Amino acid sequence: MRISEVAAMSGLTIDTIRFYEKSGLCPAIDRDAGGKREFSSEDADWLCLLSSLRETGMPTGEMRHFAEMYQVGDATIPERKQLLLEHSDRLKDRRADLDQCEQLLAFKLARYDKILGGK
Amino acid sequence: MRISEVAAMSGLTIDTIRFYEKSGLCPAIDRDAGGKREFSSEDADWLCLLSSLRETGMPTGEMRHFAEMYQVGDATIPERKQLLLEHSDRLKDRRADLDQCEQLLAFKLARYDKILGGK
DNA sequence: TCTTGACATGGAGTGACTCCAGGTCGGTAC
DNA sequence: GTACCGACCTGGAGTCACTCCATGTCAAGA
Repeated sequence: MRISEVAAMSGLTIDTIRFYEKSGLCPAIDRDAGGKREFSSEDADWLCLLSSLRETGMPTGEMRHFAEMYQVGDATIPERKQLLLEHSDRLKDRRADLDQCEQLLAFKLARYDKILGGK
Repeated sequence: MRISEVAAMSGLTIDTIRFYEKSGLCPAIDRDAGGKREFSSEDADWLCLLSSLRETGMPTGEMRHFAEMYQVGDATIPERKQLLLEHSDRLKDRRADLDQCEQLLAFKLARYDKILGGK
């Protein structure tokens, strides 16, 4: 796969994908004879996962750590599992933030409607 | 209220509060005789709202716009309402991102458990 | 009076992109 | 065969939203 295809399916921009490779957040991507990146479907899956993780607030340091453990092999699975479980907790926190913001917005909007309705 | 109290109740850091004031994301804060910021409860509420909005992904440009409209007065309420409604949509998107990530994590974790259990 | 702690300022540094200038390569159009 | 095009490449500068730091002020307690 070409970089533009992976960008389309992962939701990352082409620049972000190159940035992720350069900073070791994903395994190095193979190149074709002309020097262009040639993504395996495994690479593409990896970038989709990264996209989802960053969208939900995982710092890049953690993503890099995850990529490094992946390179090492199955021996790191317990550690990788731990990292994903911790991210799971982060999702809970984010959900709570969303809930709180939603309440606040509902309150504000109700006040606005009251002011507007009273006109 | 002092800046440290507002930081504690809003969840923003002291630095972030100063940064928000400097960049016009909140109305200018009154100072006491010694030049220290003296926050009204209205200021504190405002910063709590900002904290919640930024936590859920509102860009600072939008927050600034919101603050400017607030300064103008009640005439801007329809526009402010619109802005909050748009942020509400953003919350929906974020929730969808969380759901998707949760599914992905569940899938990954199940695979890890399978590998670990099969040992 | 001396020290401590909370505050102030301006400016440099950081994380995570994002954009740009300038260059290569493979394919179609003339 | 060469002119052009679009998609790719690289290195490096720019941006956004903080975050940290050096330095300084000031009120209050020992």
